[in-house]
Amino acid sequence: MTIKCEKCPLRGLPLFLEFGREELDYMQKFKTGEMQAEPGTHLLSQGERSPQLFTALSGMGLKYKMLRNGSRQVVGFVMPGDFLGLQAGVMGEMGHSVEAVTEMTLCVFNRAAIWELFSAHPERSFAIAHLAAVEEHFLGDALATVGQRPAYEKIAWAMARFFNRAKATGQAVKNTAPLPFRQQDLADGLGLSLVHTNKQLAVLRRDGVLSWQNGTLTVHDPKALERIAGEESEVHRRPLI
Amino acid sequence: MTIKCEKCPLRGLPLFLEFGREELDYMQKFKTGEMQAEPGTHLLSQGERSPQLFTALSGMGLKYKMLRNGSRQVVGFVMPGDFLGLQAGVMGEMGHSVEAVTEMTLCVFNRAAIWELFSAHPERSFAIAHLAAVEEHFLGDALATVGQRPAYEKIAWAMARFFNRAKATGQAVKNTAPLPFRQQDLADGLGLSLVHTNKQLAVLRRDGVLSWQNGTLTVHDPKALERIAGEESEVHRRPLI
DNA sequence: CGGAGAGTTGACAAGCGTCAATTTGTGTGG
DNA sequence: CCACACAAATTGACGCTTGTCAACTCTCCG
Repeated sequence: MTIKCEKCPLRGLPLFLEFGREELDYMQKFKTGEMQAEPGTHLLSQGERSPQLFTALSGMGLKYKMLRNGSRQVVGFVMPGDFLGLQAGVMGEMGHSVEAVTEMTLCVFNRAAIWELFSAHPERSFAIAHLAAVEEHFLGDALATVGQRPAYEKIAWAMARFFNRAKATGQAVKNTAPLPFRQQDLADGLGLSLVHTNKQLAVLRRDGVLSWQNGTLTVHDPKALERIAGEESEVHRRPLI
Repeated sequence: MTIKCEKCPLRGLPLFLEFGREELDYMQKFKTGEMQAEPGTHLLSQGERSPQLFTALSGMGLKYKMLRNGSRQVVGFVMPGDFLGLQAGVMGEMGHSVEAVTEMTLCVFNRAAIWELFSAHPERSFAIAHLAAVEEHFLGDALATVGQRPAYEKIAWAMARFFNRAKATGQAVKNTAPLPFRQQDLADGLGLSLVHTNKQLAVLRRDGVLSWQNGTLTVHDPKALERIAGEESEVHRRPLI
């Protein structure tokens, strides 16, 4: 029961760049299937060559690196529309692992086909480069936040990102959005300890900015959040693979 | 007096992937000129659309982002062979600035030509995606280092990177390599204060691991450096644009 | 000779990490 | 239905890594 790309629920969202009819047909061929992943499923593994690439259709996940000393750096939070496995696709080896946090639905592509895509469809290969650039842009922002800002602002930044992205993918309801991660995941993404993350979240709650309970983020004061986060609410449009 | 790509001094280095005759001819067309930049020259600016893309041929530079609070995050150290402006080329806007630190020689490409490159030469467009993935990989490592490791190891990590890259580009002489940056630049790249960076450098010196004076890095104990940095000395091969 | 930039060092403060105990929620088995 | 185990969130106490402030040195350059 795989969804046809034509009926892809993501395609119409303003977050994503347009998709021509011809490209649509091509992507349909490129797609080899669909996959359902349970929470905790390892989709891609750091240091390994994966035969499969994915696009997240629904659900959320985590990208992370394990360090020699046992600590973990979360390098990204997977949300619908994200393309997974680019590094394996072009470099042959993933720099990080990807794991499902909720149940996920994924488009599956064949790694071998990516080369064919480059030779056959320049517009699509440009889209892949575009996505890589978007990722580089994000990681630069993340590095700047982790490297230069205090914990209170780091958390606000991450929350603003979550909320804006959720709005862009239609997951937000009024001022709330699903956020199924653990505080530990956020802490590992921001270079903070779990305890300190928890305490700063409490401050944001006390300040009436936001609350995050039972997997749901609620933004009580969007203006304040934007100001603390230093983050514009506009999300850059990106291609969908 | 622009150098012909055929005689590019970088092309033969083992760091870079092979370059076919046909590709060589194509790149020669793609290249619109050469540029000499003095120390301090701004090559690309955060938030701006640049009409030109570069490949660094010689010299070194800095990639950085400025934050609202006035602090600066260095997101990369430019060394020979690096391709600059990918974000402007495919996203239309740079996420960071690039500035020359020493005198630099750069290959200059036309931004408009990049689209033509994608349609005309799949192998080269794949190389661009490859470079983007290499950059993503690096930023992931940097984020993990900045987020999870103590200052002593951060500095060792950065120094190991510098030294390995210098060896790969033939800039290293025995156990020394040119390193023309300021301590402030390193500090801004690792999320540390200048003072603390200086003190930890002194510890590395006292421990007999390395010294860094007058723009020259000397590695006295490569084994120890590799162990502290947690960094393999092998550098991934990459395309040259 | 004076000033600016870079590096160095010490004293002190603070943001954040670690340890530990408690609470809450959820699922499992008796 | 309760007892129990387990994961996650929460809170307080304490300490250490790191930041800030400040003074001094050295070099380069006008």
